[in-house]
Amino acid sequence: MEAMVGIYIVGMTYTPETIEPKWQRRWAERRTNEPDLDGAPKPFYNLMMFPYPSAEGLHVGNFYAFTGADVFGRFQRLRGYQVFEPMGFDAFGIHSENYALKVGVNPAELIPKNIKNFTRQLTALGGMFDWKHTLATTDPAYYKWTQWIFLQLFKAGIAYKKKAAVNWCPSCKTVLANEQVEAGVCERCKSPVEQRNLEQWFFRITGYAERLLANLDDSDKMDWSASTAAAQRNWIGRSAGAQIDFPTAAGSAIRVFTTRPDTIFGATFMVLAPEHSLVEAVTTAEQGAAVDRYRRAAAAKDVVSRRVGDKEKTGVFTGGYATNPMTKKPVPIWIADYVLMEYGTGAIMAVPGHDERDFAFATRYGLEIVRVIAGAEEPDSAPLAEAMVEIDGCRLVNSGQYSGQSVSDGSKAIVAALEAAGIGQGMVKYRLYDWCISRQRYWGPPIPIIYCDGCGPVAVPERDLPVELPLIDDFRPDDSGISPLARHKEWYHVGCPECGKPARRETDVSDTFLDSAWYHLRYLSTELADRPFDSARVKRWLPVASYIGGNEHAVLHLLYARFVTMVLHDQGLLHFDEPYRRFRAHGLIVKDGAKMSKSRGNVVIPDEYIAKWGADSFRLFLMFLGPFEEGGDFRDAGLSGPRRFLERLWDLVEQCERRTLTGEELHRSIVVKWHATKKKVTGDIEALGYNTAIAAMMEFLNAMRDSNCSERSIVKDLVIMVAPFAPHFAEECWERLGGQSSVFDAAWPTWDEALTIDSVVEIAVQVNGKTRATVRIPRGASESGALERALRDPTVKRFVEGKERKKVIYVKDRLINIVVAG
RNA sequence: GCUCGGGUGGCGAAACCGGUAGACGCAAGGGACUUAAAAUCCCUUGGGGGUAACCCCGUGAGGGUUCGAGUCCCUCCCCGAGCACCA
Repeated sequence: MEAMVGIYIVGMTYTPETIEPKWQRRWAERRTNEPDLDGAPKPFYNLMMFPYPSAEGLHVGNFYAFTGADVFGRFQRLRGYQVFEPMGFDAFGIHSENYALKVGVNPAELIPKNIKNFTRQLTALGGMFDWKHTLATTDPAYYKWTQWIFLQLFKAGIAYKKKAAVNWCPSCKTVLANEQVEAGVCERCKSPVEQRNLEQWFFRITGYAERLLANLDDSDKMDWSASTAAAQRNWIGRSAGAQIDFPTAAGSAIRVFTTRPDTIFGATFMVLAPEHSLVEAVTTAEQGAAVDRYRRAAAAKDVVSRRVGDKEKTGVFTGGYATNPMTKKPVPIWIADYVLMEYGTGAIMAVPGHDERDFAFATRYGLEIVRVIAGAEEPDSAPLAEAMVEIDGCRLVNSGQYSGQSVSDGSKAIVAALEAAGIGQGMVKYRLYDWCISRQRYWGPPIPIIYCDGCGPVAVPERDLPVELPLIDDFRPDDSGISPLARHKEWYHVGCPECGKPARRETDVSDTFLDSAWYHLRYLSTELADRPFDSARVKRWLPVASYIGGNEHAVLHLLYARFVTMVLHDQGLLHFDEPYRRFRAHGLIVKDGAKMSKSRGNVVIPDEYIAKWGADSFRLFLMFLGPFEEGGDFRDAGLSGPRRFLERLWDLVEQCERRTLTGEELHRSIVVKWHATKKKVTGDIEALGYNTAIAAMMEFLNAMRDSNCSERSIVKDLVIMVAPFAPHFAEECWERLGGQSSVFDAAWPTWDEALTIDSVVEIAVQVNGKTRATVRIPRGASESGALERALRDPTVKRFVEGKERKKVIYVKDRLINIVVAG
């Protein structure tokens, strides 16, 4: 018999380099991954964040995210769902444009090449993608409908135009995105960046703030990673307070927003944002020059450094005074750039005693600081060495009739008094800004608006969509400060759709986040040219059942997609108002503890790993690295483990193919372990606990080998369970085991709950809480039985003998703890 | 500063509701096979002590609750991510 061992059968080795292309070909030929969008009885929409097709190709971080999402999709498919798993390309935007500028080639020429390369990589990965329904946001057939969506918002009054500050590089003569500004200078030419006020298009997302917030708590609509939901709550930034008018000698009152109306008696001065419209009215002749100088300096700063929080506070006295409506005292009016025009009313009542920023400002300029809040044991006029911001257990002091009240009572009473006097009211404000969608750039969908001197801004009629982005040679921004599209005269000049007179096109293009705010709708209907999305398909497939993506998009993309969905819902176009039923944020793959980036030179390209180990081993390896929702450090050292696992499973398939096992005794231990493994793997995958699911399968495979078992039905089910992780491998094994169609048409294994637990358990025996031994007893044994068995153990005996037994704690099937004296 | 994660062997990590800490994998060491190596297979592997049976210590630090704490409570330190003058 010994001669049998070590026989090597030619052609039976696991060779991913031949198996993987074979199955990728078959999947395409058999249309394995193209569900019937119009008739699927159990549809499951499995979405992942589409990539921006860079020239470098996909890196390991992308592969990690896609694999994790794909595993879940394949799992759902095996559980009997028809899974729609589309993939597309987010190809517009500043990254493409900057790269194109650098190499001097129009992005329209570069993008198709990049997409081709991405498609090759994604195919090699073995994703369950429905390539029949792919899309690229740069395709006119796609952005036609992006423009259509803009028009829906325009018609609903949600899109509007206003002046807003942008970063302007005077040397490059172009608008910069915030991330292109580094420490106040242009990242390309290093010249100081300034602000410019341009007319831009906005979406009134602030009108949806309350709803965007409320839905986050509605578990019927949203089952999201807590971290993502928290980021959104943060970003929306609801704060409750009051709006209060402070009369001025100049006539018009200054309206402020505060979250602490209870501290109004401590408001000893006021601060306006430098851009505030009342600055001129309140400024006196003597202060005029200083105020002007300060306002000009503030305007010269770039948008980013204006907002940096830790810099020293500066400001200028306007010479004017307002009256504190509670103390009736005059309070000086200052301007300072720590007050932002964009938030609240652009003006504050400064309470230096109880606000850190106001305290710093007052200290620097010698302004009065009054205590109006004191702690329980604190005297009313204890000096303030710093701003005192505590609220709990504090009371109002030096606040007239309100002194002595708690912060919350005082707050309510003061707001009521202000409301009664008609000079204030309780109010809620949000940190959330309206979404600026204008980009003074080339590489984006043109905003479909035409300006007519007679009719004003007119929507491009739907029949004229798309407004195609012209292919122009010089897409470089120039001195004019407006989009390069304005130079393309035959495109720029157009007849007014309403009156026919000469008119001009909007030259701004829209933000890429608008492209990605609705792509999940388009995937379903990519072959339909006459509508953005087919409503019957929308009804069948949406909202998205599972969306997996990175938390770097926690606020922008995910919030904008929710907002656009709400608007379309309100227009009666969608039957739901939240697009993603379940969202899970995956972790980040880093390299040597740092984010992968080209500048660091630590980007890992997956192609070589797939070539060396095979996509299946690589997928398994990535998923085994650690918890999927936490990410991890990429280290290629561990790749051999998953590969070995596949080879051993391959051998097991091989064994049950060759041997006809009749009457092989299935040990009870294997049966129990098998049922427990099926249960664990199922539960773990459901919760995205991929690493532990894989560990459980490895452990079970080890058990099979140890007990020399290769029971065919078990091996078949094990192959099904590794299929989500190693799809090509599983297909090949399935075929060898006699499977006729795809392994993904098989059914996910089920288990017998009663067989997941053994009839004999090993319990810990503790003496005074320290484990001294373990004993095997029947499951569900009584305390007396367990104790009797435990006391027979020699080690336990030594620790309890001659001592008074005070107490016995028995946790059934777990442990028994004997507490003794001394 | 705020919010959310996290800190467990040489490394990646596991541990249900408070109940045998370190599953699974990597690396390392030893052995088998081989002329040899690779591959494969078997064994060992948290630290310390002991000839051994065994014993002590151990989950970032310090306290606490408990028969029992990686897990709960308090105080603090460190790392990562995001937001950041939001009135």
